[in-house]
Amino acid sequence: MVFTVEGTLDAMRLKVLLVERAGPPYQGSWALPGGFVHEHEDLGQAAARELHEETGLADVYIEQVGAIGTPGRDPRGHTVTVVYVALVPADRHPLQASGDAAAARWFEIDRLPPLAFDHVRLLDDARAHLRRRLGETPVAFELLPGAFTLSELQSLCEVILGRPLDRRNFRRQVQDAGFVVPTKGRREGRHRPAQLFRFAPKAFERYMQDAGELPF
Amino acid sequence: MVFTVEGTLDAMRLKVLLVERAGPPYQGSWALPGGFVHEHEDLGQAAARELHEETGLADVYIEQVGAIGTPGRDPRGHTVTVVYVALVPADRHPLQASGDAAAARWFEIDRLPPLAFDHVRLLDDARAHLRRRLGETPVAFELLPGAFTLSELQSLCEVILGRPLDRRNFRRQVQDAGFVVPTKGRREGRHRPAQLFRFAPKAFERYMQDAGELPF
DNA sequence: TCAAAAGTGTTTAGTTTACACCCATGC
DNA sequence: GCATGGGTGTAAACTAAACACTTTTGA
Repeated sequence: MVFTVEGTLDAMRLKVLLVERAGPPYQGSWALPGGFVHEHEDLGQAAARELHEETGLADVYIEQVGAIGTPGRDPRGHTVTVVYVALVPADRHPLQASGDAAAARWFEIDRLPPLAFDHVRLLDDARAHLRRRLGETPVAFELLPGAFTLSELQSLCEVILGRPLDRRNFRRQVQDAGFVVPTKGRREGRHRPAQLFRFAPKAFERYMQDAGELPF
Repeated sequence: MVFTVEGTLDAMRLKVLLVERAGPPYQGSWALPGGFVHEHEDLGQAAARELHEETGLADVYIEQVGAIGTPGRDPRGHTVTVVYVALVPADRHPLQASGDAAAARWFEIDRLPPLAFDHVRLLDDARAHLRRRLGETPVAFELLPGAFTLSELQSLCEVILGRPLDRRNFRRQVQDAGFVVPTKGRREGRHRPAQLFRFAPKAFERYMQDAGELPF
């Protein structure tokens, strides 16, 4: 299951990638991309491969959510699904449907078509996972482009957490934490330009060592 | 993978259940109990069934940790393992080896024999999972008997977290939280008797609603 | 000059931490 | 009466929350 974000600031929306199923079951329905693990293939590799085959996306961050094997969830027989989330940066998500997929499209997470199988449930699980992980791992920076403004980071956190954050407190905490560093660039728009930052993974490790959790 | 605790107070130790493998591969080695999912069986049910078959334990709390499918981890071929942890209360853990297991025994988590397959790694993952979950779900109360003293609860938390907690702060926080309620009983020993408490699941739900996480 | 977002500190309330002594029981 | 763990409160440090105005740019 692939997430990305789009839009800037208060208009930022979390999006999920769906594919239109080319064959039965649920032919023509929208579904989460996925497929079967090959012999002698690691689970994470399989997730990445299926994603690439169905959508053209490569080289993305993936993380396991969990496994589900409730009988009856797939009309083809008893299957076990291992759910992964992949996060792709806001600035590049070219899509190219192929393989089992007739089409691939980003959907806003709050405006979804009916989904095949039990994919609504998987999606709910994944969102909850993402919300928990936001404070424990640098997932936010996997969704942002390499350079981002603090407003963008904040807006992203708000979308994932589903609640507003105080701007001044957020900026202070994030900057004090030291794992975002200012770059030379600025984001221009039809308003005052904003300082661009990048994520510093090494400083992040150090911070997590003794802080334990992220400030948001 | 089944955990329990044994001993009281500062002597409290976390224990894990291992089975001695009755057949190849790794015949005679100690391993985590487990087996294969049956057709039309839910993953959680399968974990509970295997546990019951191999050790006689029934009706325990289980929770999924995750799935692992690295090629080469099982000499019999490419398998995917879905790891579950089960927690059994300190006061009753009768064991009876059978099925694939020649013997079943509790081991202190810091004094383990060599393990079959990649089970050392699975165990590490499960401990980390437990540590994270301690603050999010009432796992602690699945490990304690129905009635417990605050010192026992504290000692358990310390074992899982791997660090000491301040007694007075711990007691205040837990009692203020309101999801442990005193019972009539007292735990007697060769010292001052301690008040027994029980866990109040309903109050726990209410507490989590607006607190978000446990005080420890 | 207006709209839109960027940027900036301080005060207050709440939470977390550190800490030491008396109590009840069994032996 | 002594050893063992049970039980209790307060002050200080820190962290989190609330809050409003000025700045810079493009249109």
